[in-house]
Amino acid sequence: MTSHLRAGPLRARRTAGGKLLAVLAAFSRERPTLTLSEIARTVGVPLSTAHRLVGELTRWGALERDADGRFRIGLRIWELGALAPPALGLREAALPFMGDLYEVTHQNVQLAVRDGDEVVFVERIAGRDAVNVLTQVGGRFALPPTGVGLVLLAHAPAEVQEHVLAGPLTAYTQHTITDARQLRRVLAEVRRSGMAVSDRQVTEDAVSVAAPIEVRGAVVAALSIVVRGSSPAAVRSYAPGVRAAALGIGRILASTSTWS
Amino acid sequence: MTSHLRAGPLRARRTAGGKLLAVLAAFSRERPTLTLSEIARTVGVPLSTAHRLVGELTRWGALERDADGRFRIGLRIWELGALAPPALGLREAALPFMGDLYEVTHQNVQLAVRDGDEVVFVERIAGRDAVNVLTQVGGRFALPPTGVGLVLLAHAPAEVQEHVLAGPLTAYTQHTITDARQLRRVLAEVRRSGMAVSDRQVTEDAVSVAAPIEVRGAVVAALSIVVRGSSPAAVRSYAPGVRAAALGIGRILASTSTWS
DNA sequence: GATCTGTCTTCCGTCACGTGGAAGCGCGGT
DNA sequence: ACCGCGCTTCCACGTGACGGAAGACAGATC
Repeated sequence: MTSHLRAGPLRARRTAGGKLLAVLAAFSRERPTLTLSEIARTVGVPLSTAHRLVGELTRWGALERDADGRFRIGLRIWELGALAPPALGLREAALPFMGDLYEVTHQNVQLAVRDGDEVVFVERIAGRDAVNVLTQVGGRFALPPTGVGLVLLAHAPAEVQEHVLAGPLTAYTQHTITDARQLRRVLAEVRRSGMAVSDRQVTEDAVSVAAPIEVRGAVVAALSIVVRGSSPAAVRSYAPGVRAAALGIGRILASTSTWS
Repeated sequence: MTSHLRAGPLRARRTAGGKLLAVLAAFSRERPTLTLSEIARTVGVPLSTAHRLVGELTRWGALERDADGRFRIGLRIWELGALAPPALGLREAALPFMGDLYEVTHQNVQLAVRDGDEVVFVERIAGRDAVNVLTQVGGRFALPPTGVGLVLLAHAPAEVQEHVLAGPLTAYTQHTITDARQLRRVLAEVRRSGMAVSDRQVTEDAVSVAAPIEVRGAVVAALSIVVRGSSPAAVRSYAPGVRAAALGIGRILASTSTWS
């Protein structure tokens, strides 16, 4: 096979050709709606060009225009997204288990996959009140400090692990592990025990337990429970539940459709 | 404003320009993964062209290539989709309420929006067992026979209603309403009562109650409970719960971010 | 009312860049 | 050895994307 088309584990590349894609890339979690001028400025093309590009995308359904004349990502893209690996199978398989976990614990339940050297949050169940701005569905975060990230990193290809361990490890709190040597030990422990605990590494008041979701030996995602303002010991008691759910999800995935 | 760029209520159009988009359009719920040749055939371009297009999309993250060499929609598209109206706000606001509804009823709970003359299912909560193939997240269906569709159609712009009423009304079961005059009466009743009941109109064993989700007077989505193999009367008892949840969701939407 | 500043829209001549034919590679079947 | 199939790379050609320019429109400021 040995293809140039493989999306390498280490993301990002030159903008290449299609300006259509550049227009789509202008939208982000921070700026989910844009005006035509904003798009033109962000992409770096003249207004007339942006106008044509946006027109094409809008006709196709990739973008929508709301009443104020602002553009946003359209339904068509959302529908396509429903065909991507996170949504197709993984989400469907995981939701019931996540629901059960939530019913029992009434804590945040998270489902995430790895993309390059980042976690991407695929699903989250939380109470009506628990407004957790840090992790949003579709959001990204660095791998090392999060519970799911530790699990995903521990089972990532060696080349990814080395890249993360080599790069600077950002400290989000006092407790964030920033020493590569120590992180390496933690990852080994995660592999050994089959679970990870992130103790206030992301924010001062959040502790999480995470377990890998495996299908035929390969870790494809991670599941976690996040508790705010609790002791690591108490949180650790959730571990068996999380692991059981992760196991169940893996079993469903393996039995259903194709999962690389 | 009066723009050509407005995505009209009545979907579909000429394929226009960008072949990149045509490649993305080749993926569907029925065929979520494709080989390069399949893409070339579907789009109707020579293999070399498809190769370049797919390469561009893959580099960007819009497509991914799995171990077998087959292509699928990539994480990047899924992330963008998380910025679309269904996911951004609506989903977040609705999930807790849907979870509550499910906890109480243990029946299928559905969230849907309208796109042109079709329903698009945005979210669904179902038990681990209830495998309902007919409605999948990201899936589409005709408006008239479904509960959510009746609600959305009843509150759609007159031009959409006329278009649907004029077009042929497909009969999915013996009970599907296919008479325009009768459908018109039902829609009026839906508007009056603030809820819709679809009695075995989609399949012989499914009945659903649906309620509109309104924000500042505009119906932006619909919520429903679907019950299999039950009498309409029994199902109707769920109506207050559904309506209360829909009301709650609308309130959240109105209070939070911008909702056209 | 005049002017300015910002937004969006349309038009059209030029030339980069996407296009697709052709050739080559690797594999599995006969 | 031969063929068929799917994939990859290369490159000369000609089309369709690009963006400058001009103008419509709305809101603010004087």
